[in-house]
Amino acid sequence: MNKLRRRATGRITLDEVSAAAGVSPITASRALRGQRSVDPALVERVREAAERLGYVPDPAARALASARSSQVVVLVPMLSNALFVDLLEAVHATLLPAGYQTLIGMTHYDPAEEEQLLRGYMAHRPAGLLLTGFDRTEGSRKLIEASGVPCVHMMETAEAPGVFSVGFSQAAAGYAMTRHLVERGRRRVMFLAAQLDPRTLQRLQGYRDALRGAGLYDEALELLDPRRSSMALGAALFERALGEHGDADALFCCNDDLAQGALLAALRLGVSVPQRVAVAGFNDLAGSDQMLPPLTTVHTPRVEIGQQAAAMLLRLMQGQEVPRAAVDVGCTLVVRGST
Amino acid sequence: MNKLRRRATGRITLDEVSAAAGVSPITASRALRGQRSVDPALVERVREAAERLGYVPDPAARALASARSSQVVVLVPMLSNALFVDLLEAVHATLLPAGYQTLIGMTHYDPAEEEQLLRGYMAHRPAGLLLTGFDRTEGSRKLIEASGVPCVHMMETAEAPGVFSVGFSQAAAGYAMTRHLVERGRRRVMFLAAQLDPRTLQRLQGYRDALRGAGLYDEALELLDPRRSSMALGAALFERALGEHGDADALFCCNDDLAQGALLAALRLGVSVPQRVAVAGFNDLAGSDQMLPPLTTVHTPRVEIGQQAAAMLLRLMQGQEVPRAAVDVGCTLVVRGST
DNA sequence: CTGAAAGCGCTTACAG
DNA sequence: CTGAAAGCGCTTACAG
Repeated sequence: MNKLRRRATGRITLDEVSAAAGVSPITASRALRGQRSVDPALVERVREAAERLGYVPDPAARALASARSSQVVVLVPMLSNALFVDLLEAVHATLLPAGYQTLIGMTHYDPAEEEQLLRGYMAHRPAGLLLTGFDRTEGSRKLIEASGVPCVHMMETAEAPGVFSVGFSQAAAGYAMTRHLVERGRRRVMFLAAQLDPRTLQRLQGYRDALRGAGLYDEALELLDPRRSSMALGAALFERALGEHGDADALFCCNDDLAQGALLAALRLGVSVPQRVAVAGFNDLAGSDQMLPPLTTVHTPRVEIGQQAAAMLLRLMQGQEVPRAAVDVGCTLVVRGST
Repeated sequence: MNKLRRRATGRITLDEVSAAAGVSPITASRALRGQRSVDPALVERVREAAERLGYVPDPAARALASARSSQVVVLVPMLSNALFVDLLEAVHATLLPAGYQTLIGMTHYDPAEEEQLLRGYMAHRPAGLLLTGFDRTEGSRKLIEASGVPCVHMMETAEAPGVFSVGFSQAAAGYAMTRHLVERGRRRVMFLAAQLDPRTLQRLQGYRDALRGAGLYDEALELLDPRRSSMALGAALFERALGEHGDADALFCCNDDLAQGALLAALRLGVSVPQRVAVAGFNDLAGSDQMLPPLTTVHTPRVEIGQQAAAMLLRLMQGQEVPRAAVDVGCTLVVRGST
């Protein structure tokens, strides 16, 4: 009477649920996914049976049959920059309740490494892609396009057909901070940067535009160091900046950890901030409000970016329309005591 | 002549590889996995064919057929504590080259939340589990045991049959730091703690043992705050500590972010460290060496823990023996200027 | 050392 | 709105 073989694995299957509900497996499958038009009464019966039996769908079987998994690949440069930790947490918190898992990868700011990660992860038939910025190889671009997997870019925005993004203008933010310093009467504003990734260079562009507009630009005031950003490097750059440019009256650091290191170096060397020199940061990371003096910085809305990018991807993965393909969430100048 | 149907998906399959190599799919499968005894000449032929065709195994099909995926579930309390970021990066870097992906989850220090995550992730048939500490629900324990999935615990160690762990003694570390303070002549040593998770409480135990041993223990000197650890909280606890205990001459903070906040508060309030009061931290996080004065702390080897735990899990997943089930990697007292 | 058969648990068209 | 059939791409015993 019962055509159900007990599976060797002991796992409760869709077959058992559908039998318990007195429908076919296909109907049970559709009912459980809330998909297509299924008689509401049957949906209820199937739901009840699944609940009662403790049925949990098998992601592997689902992925194999549908050629799409429930996993979203999220690629960020690195986790040692707290910015990306916040971004990742927000993405994760948005995706998990919707039934998607997060497969994270770290590119170390290297497009070739990103392509390699992408190539490996694509075999998993991800349901979606969340990438940082737009700096990637031609190979990555083709891989993504050929796969047809929905993709949303984070941190920067771009207006282009078929390109989805959530971020803000790094250049505008760099411009705004520089203007703030100029408006406070600073005339020799230095730019201290590390890593020199694309977004840092965009901020630099904003800095240049602002200083040029004010007739204060001087290439010598740019201190660009390709090494990884850290408080220790910030301290070193601070010393070098004041050593090489005794007349510098403001230091715009491309990331808060550099700025925090600079502030501590100032304390150590007895250089008064902001009297002798103003110090500004970027991102508003943990601890910046605790510094002495508290750090003026740009608060970047990474939590909102993570949430909105994930929400946008969710819509794309479900085949829904997205109201705006490029969402600029803006950012905020936070003026504290250091400028 | 060619019995190969072209798959609708266009994906290169094992069937095509085996046909190209002139062997059966099973042999091709075994050859590619480097498993069982297969004629070396055949292995070579299969490898070559796979390479030439650009074959990439399908993880979903593999998981479905073998009832085990190539994913490792890693559960940590939260990423806003930089400690766990380092741990996670090390785990990830060890697992990825070995062909395993990382599925991360954040428990927020809540065993019930951990159980829920575990329940959800178990449906993915993970190949292995990497968990933080030993504080979990009975339900989680049963779930893990019933699944038969290899599991390694990180951060703490425990000697028990069938239990695998890589970590260090939090109590011993707490004891060592407290002894250091006592040996420097401190008599009123306070313990400032946040979060109050199990490992923090173990450090507290070490602190108590050391002070009791020296005849200096006073319950009133423990400032325990269940809120999340942060620099801002450290600053607040610093003020409260000195306000309530004017005679305190040392503050042992359970995490570096608290200690960094305390150090900055001291600067702000004009309290000289270490003359008036010594300040010690725990974990040796980024920036602690940049503080003013540089922070004395315990360097916890989270990178080694992540690497070794992942390496141990790799052995377990491959059915190999593990030399030692409980590995204590120790930790190091780092004496800087603050004590 | 190698292979034919069966199965893992689900979903996709295709019918009705 | 519902279902029978076929298939997704691999691996597990079981033989030989």
